[in-house]
Amino acid sequence: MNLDDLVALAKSRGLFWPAAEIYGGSAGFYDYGHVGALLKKRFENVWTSYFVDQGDNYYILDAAHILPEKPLIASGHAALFNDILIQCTKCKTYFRADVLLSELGVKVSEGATAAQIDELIEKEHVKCPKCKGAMAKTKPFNMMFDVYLGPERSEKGYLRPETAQSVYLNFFREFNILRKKLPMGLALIGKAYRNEISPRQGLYRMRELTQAELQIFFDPETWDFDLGKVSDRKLNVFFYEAKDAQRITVKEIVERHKVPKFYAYHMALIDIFYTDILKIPESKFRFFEKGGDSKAFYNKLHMDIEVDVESWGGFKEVGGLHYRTDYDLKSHSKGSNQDLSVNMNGRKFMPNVLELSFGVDRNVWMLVDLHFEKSEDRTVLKLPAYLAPFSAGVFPLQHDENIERVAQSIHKRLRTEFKVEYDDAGSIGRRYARMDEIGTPFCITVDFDTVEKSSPNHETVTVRFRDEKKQERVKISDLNQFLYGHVHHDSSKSHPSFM
RNA sequence: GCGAUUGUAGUCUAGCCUGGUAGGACUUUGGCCUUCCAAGCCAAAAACCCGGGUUCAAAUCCCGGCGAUCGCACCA
Repeated sequence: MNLDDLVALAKSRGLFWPAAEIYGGSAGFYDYGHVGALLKKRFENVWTSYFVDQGDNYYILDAAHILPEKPLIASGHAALFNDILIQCTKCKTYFRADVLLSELGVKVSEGATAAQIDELIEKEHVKCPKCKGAMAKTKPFNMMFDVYLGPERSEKGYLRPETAQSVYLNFFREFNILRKKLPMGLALIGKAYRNEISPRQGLYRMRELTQAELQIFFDPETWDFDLGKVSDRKLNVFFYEAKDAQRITVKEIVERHKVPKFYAYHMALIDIFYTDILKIPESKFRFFEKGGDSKAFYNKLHMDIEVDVESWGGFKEVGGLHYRTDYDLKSHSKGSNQDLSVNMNGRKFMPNVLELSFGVDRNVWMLVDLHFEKSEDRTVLKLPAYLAPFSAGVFPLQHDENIERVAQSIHKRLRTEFKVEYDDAGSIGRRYARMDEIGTPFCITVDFDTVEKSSPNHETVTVRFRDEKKQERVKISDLNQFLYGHVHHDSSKSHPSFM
């Protein structure tokens, strides 16, 4: 689906639009409407039931959005989210000072301060590479939003730049509460904040975003996997330094590319989530390995999860699988002076972390883009039933006292268990079309047969299927069961641990 | 943040160059009709991103801001 169509659909059908829109909006901030909020919630629920609920010793946490300065100094964010920028006085272009210097062959030490860099700029007579103009003094730019706490606003804090840190900070207490078992999975769905220089492409690059992340803490010496049923599953992987993506089995990823089994297993796990549960076509899903400068320094192995999204112009990152080793717990041990290592199996060691990270907003956008189908006569959002914002529409076929009364009572009964919408405005076709556009999988219509005692179809309704437009007659008393059967999502059916 | 393009009812858009009553389509609302897929008829509601300037007069021209798209830069 193209960008303009997606933006128009999102605005007109209640999905999402710029925050503070009536004041002209603010770049990088979006609000979800009543349909979008439901879709987002559905994604989060399906994600949780698959990645968290199917794991042994895996749980969800929730945590503060504002963190004091110290943990973010320890994690490296205060220094490393901090670019030293330099601006040309003439053409006003910004450059990263360290990059500019190293391109000129000038060595810059890792933790160089702004003052040291200013000195180097002056010493080397650095001019703007674009217009040869003079360079201004450097200034630090930090991606994190700082906040000041207390009545004097004297204590510095930050809005968390990623949810991962919230989990690492709670590792030790949870490890003890959960009776010291590894692996232990701690997941968190929540907001993260980054002062992006240039927010772009709708929900792709935002200044306030929702992440769904699972941090798995494990013993690197004992965490092993029998690849079992996923061993022969083929995945699309674009390896670092490869020329193109290839289709390769999980077994081959382990054997030929020296990827640890636990990592390859989780690649398969994620692949199943996207292809089997979110119903993303195989050809539009791949892993993209990061290496060299594009890989975060703390990651031993880093693959982006990418989906081919037309409105974003190709394959784009919607998540990542990161082997972060013991970097995070080590950093917080040092920063907090608390030993976060564990003592198990007669060994004392720092647990390692495998992080499964997903951008919720990006995934919501991606789902709309990929499941949208526009043909000459209609527009349909072909979301799987368990992801659809509304599960059913309930309509009286026509304005008729008896029909409307029955339809209303059906709606009233279903809404305690399902998200259903009552609609009696306009022709029946128009109401079906409205439901198609927001992906509602079923439309329940009360007609004259329903209320006609002499009809063989008395006390039945028609249920229309969104994709095929076919209809079935269902007894009113069977509706709850019918809907439950179609709309309820059982993630164990897809999960490799049940194969 | 830089550059180019750009901003008109809920949505898509005409009008802007060449200043003078803001037009259409879809949607929405009410009514008529209609026994299942955006039908038809009647009626209604609804807009020039914000601020300033030029002018007798600004949606239109100029300046600033904000937002968006694309490119560059950025994205530990």
